Amino acid sequence: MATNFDNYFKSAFTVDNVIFGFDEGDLKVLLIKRGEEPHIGEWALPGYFVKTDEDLDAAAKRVLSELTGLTNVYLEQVHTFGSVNRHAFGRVITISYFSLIKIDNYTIQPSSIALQAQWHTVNDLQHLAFDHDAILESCLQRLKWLVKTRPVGFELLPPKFTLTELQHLYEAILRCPLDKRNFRKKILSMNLLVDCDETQEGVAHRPAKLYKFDRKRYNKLVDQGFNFELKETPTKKKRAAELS
Amino acid sequence: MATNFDNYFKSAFTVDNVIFGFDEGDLKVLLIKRGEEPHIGEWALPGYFVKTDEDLDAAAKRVLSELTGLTNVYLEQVHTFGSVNRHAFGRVITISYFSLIKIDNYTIQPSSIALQAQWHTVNDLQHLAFDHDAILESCLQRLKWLVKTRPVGFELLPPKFTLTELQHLYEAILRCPLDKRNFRKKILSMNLLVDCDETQEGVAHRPAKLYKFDRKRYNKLVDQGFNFELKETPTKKKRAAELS
DNA sequence: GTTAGTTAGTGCATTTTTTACACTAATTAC
DNA sequence: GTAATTAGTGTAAAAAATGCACTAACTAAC
Repeated sequence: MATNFDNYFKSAFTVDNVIFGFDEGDLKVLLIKRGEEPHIGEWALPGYFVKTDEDLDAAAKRVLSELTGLTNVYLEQVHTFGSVNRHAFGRVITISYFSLIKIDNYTIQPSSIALQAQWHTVNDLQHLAFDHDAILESCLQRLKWLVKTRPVGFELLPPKFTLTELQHLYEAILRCPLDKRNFRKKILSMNLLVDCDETQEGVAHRPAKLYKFDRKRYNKLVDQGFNFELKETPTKKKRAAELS
Repeated sequence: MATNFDNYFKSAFTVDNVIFGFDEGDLKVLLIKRGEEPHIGEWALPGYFVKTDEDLDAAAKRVLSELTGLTNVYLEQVHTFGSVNRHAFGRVITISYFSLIKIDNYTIQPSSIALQAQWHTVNDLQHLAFDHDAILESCLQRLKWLVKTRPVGFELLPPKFTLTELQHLYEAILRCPLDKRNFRKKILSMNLLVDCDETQEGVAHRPAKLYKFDRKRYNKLVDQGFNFELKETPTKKKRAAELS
């Protein structure tokens, strides 16, 4: 084993952010068009080098902000990718972070090495730069798990939403149809939603009630041992759909 | 943003392995006594620098083998720790890996910078070198989750084991008592265990039946959509215990 | 203002799963 | 053979999950 440590201190690391949003029934991810080598001109996750005197979490926030203008976004580490040849400039491993945001609350402002920053529908993506396809995929898995075990779906919806919107969100992420009555029963029985006493406006059909997520109540329940849990329900319909 | 990339290529990364075992009813973790600065003489997770031309997973395996003599161990990445000042020699982030092994199957052979390599009871640990306390803790969380969602408990037991041993394993990891009858019913109903038609020997009481885990059957069931799932069952007894 | 179109919203019966709980069986040590 | 120790077992009650189809409220078009 080497005793000259200098040889080890020749690597770099980056952070890559996988920011999910939800719009028009589709799960979206925020991508930038790169204005710098390597992979110039390609679509990629918003990421960049971590400074040598900067914590990883802080770097993820800074980089996201510099490339897309997004600030005050909660980021969570997911996985580290470190294949030897994943970067053309040398040994660069990357730590991926992910987040869920309400698209409407933020204005995307590409800058720095980002020529553009845009929401892309996850189901309809081209190949991304570097190994970002794999990074995105691992974050999708994380999202799927998270949405079943924590009430994070609300992060992707406007503050006031209908139960149908919420159901569609879950269906988009879990990629399986859910039974309307059972979904509503389950969600409402958790007592995490507050009826806003308002209804949708401007729709050409019976307007739905609006609800909001009661975070205080959730925190209280968690303290009491409550565990948010939602199963994928592989209903008959689902199995039938899978066969076709 | 810097355009001179050289500044970024001055960091190093290490891997740290959290190897769990189970013995005499206790969850154990494999530690080394360090024979190199920094933190010379302290107990630490078996970890070392990743070579610049080496994949992370491969590095984890190599380092584990060099320090403890363990080979052929399945390792899984858990989390990356990267506080600016976590290492005295410069900017060093570390990627943690974890594994479950059957203690009896392996001989520990400390070498390289490891003065000693020993199993330590998790519940009874001193402070570890670097930020290894936090790394261990995050792996314990991972283990807790894994044990509930995958049949990995068997990795920690000898090939043939009794249901009581299995239950004690779960209780040690989940840190909660389980109901004997319900535990057995649940486990047996999954049809993942094969009765070996043998019983314990050398015990001063009614000998228990031995079972082994049927991995083929598990894989087959998974293909059919089976999902291993075991809940923490906060029984009355547990709540009572928590109050005291 | 009647009709067609669209989505919202609701209940119940059945099945499955979970829970709580206490005694008998088999063995060894003395 | 008696005491000590752990293995092993069943059931009833409660809770949760499942499958399923109609009515309600609103708009748009005529």
